[in-house]
Amino acid sequence: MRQLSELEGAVLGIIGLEGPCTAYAVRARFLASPSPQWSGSAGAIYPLVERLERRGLLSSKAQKGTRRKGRLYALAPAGRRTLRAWLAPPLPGWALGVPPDPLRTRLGFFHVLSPGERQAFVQEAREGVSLQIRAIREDLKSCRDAAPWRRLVARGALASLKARQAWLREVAAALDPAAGAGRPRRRRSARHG
Amino acid sequence: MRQLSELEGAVLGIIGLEGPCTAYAVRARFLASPSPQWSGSAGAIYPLVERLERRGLLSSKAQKGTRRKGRLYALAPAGRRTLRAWLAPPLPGWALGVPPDPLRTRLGFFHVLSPGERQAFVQEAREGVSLQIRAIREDLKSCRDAAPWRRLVARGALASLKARQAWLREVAAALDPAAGAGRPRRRRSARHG
DNA sequence: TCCATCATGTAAACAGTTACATGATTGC
DNA sequence: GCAATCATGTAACTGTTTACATGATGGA
Repeated sequence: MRQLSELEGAVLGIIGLEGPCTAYAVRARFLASPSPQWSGSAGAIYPLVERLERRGLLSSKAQKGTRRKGRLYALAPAGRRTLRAWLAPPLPGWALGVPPDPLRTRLGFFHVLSPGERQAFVQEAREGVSLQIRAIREDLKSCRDAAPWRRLVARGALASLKARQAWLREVAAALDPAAGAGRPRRRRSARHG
Repeated sequence: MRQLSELEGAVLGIIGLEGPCTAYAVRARFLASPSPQWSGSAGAIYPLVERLERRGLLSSKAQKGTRRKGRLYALAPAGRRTLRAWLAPPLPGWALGVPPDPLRTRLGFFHVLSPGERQAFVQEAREGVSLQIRAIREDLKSCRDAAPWRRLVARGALASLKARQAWLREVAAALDPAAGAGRPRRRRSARHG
């Protein structure tokens, strides 16, 4: 009984949520997710559900009313047990650790950039994060009456983005103490344009 | 000229920071990092630096004053250029997206847990995150006079953990409106112990 | 009927983990 | 000189991406 990977756990969870569904439907969920963590590539999902079925965690039956060959997968009893074990305490220690952040990673190597490039980096990051925040806010509006956790998940995403935004403001201030306090500025060349 | 992966970029960056150093020294950095993103496994690092050297991004020379066979790697000119291209704007879009969070992922599937398990999950998560926060605070103290970005990197990690903490408080409140407002409680059974 | 796109995969290449192996160095 | 651990890998396995292939379906 090996430990599930994040992707395996998420697939079991989605099938548990959606009821019997095809691998394609699972994929569609990942593709629709705003998180870049989930690529939803076919080469990942199709072999994965087959694996889970061979392990006895999923059961499947043919779709009817269509000539498509894809099958409908559902949680087998062992699958439900495994899913519960995957997400209930005790939590794996690494899940509580510092979440990865490619911007933070890059900041550690700022010494190779020129001051101008550094400013451009932070500028672009702040604008991009603001866009993301707006997208998640839309998402939040759209799930006003969705499942109870759906909303909290979206609020978690929002919270992490806002923390990043505040941190980037701090970085900007450190790069240029005189100017970093406000909203992200347009680039200098555009200031009088 | 393929795009660098996160790990490749980070390795180039570290070698740029440390000056000529062995693969082992690079590994040691990853192993010392508080982020679980960087496993620093030997099987990842050694082949990686060889690959980077074959691509002309690293140069190497033998160590002297020792009989060890590991070599000292340094950034080749092409490596420095590639590193700059990797971290300077334009940033890859996914780097600005919602950072992955295994707790958030799991919350999406809370429907399979009992109310008690949900509370235990959140309780344990809050305690674990608090511990992590304390560890990062220590880290911050220890880099009072380190490189200028080192401190901002640590503050970024701290910011993301604190955002998670606040979000978990919100989740706790949603699970149990009467009790979620304060600091994480001890488990019920221990309240009078 | 034909085209777009939906749905379902597969194969090759690659990266990363785990587990093992082994020589070098240091401390006692 | 011996043990511990530092340093340097390697091999097998597994999972994921990329890129391709192809049949089904629905709309013009």
